[in-house]
Amino acid sequence: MPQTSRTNSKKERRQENEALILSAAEKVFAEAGFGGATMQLIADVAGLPKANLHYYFPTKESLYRQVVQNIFQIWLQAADTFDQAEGPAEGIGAYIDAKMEISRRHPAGSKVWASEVMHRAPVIQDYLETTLMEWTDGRAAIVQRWIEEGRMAPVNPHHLLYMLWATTQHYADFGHQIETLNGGAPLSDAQWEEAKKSVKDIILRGIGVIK
Amino acid sequence: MPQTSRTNSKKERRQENEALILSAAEKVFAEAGFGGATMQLIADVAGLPKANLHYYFPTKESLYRQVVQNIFQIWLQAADTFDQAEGPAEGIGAYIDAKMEISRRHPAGSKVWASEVMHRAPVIQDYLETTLMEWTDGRAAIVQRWIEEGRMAPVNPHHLLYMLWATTQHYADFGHQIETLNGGAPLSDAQWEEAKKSVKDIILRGIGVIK
DNA sequence: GTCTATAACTTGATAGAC
DNA sequence: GTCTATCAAGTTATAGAC
Repeated sequence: MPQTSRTNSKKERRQENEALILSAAEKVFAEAGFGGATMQLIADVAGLPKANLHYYFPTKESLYRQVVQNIFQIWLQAADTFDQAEGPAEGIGAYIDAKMEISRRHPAGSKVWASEVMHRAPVIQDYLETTLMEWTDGRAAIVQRWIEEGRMAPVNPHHLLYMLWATTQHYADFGHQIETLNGGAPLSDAQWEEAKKSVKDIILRGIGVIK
Repeated sequence: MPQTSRTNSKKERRQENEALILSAAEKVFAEAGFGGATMQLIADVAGLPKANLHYYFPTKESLYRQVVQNIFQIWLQAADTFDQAEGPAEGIGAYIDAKMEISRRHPAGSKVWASEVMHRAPVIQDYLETTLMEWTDGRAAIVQRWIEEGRMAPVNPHHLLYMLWATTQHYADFGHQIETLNGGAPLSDAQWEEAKKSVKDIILRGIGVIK
């Protein structure tokens, strides 16, 4: 069945090229912003002719939208650690670890998200209003329950979540500033561990689950 | 002396127009990013013909640079609260208050700075390496002294500073996200107070200066 | 100092050969 | 499916009248 075989081959080729383009686009959008990024530069980074980008993604905005959606999915998965925990020390501690790891492994994605939100979320406002809102309210309810059970200090759950996002994503979004203040060198393995430990220590002590 | 008088008048006019342009530019750069902002839009917001912008600021980049420098100065002034304090509870508490107030009053400036740093600080890298580095090391030394005097928990001073920046600036940079999660309404006066209190409670308890 | 008109350039997107 | 050549639109910046 040559046709089926060729179809599969085409699908694979398509997936490979799409992944290649998405990876290049994430990098370029992160470094230049949506307005500053050019399809030509994304094509160069991906190693493809510019016209091919338009073959896979009809417009610059459709490509950008896919990049933002991918990041959002990665963050949602980090929430699993939150849900499966038996208590605040384990749940929030693991969530910080997971978010810090994402900041280290996907700094470009975090920056694209930050840029999108800073510009009033022109492309993903619907996600903020639906998926993110539900996620946030759900996790705030878990925190509230822990508080009522006397397992952590009575803090405002929403502001705690904002602090978790702000602190962990700062290591991706402001990574260049941190790197500069670190003498121009990226954080080493040991320094990343120190960062994780510092964030967890202050926050977990701040919500009264460690002494 | 008509010439002197006219010169003063010109100076005043110049200062007024420059301030007008800078204010409009801050807003537009914050909402669209450097690449997405256009001189035409800045001119429209300022209520001036586009050519006048080029009369006061020769290039788009020179205008942008001035906007970023202004923000940096505002933040440096917030450091005074840090220095004049007698101990960590007062110093860090007042610093959080000051930074939160700036996030509320100058959200556009904070966003421009965030965007600049995220894009690897192409315009103000020299400030990061000199002024900001010196400021950071100086404040880290103060924190270190407080720790050695047993007045606060032994946390990494740099990571504490990063947390202070991240948490306070989050309310400006991600203000749109917070507003959306708040049901689409900006934080009220009471909610801003709640935010300040939440941040201070968790961090001050986290560094062991309140119970 | 101000403003209109335009030059010089870059960009996103597409047509059409292969 | 791929790629070269090119268009149409929009941008920064400036020339030159007032």
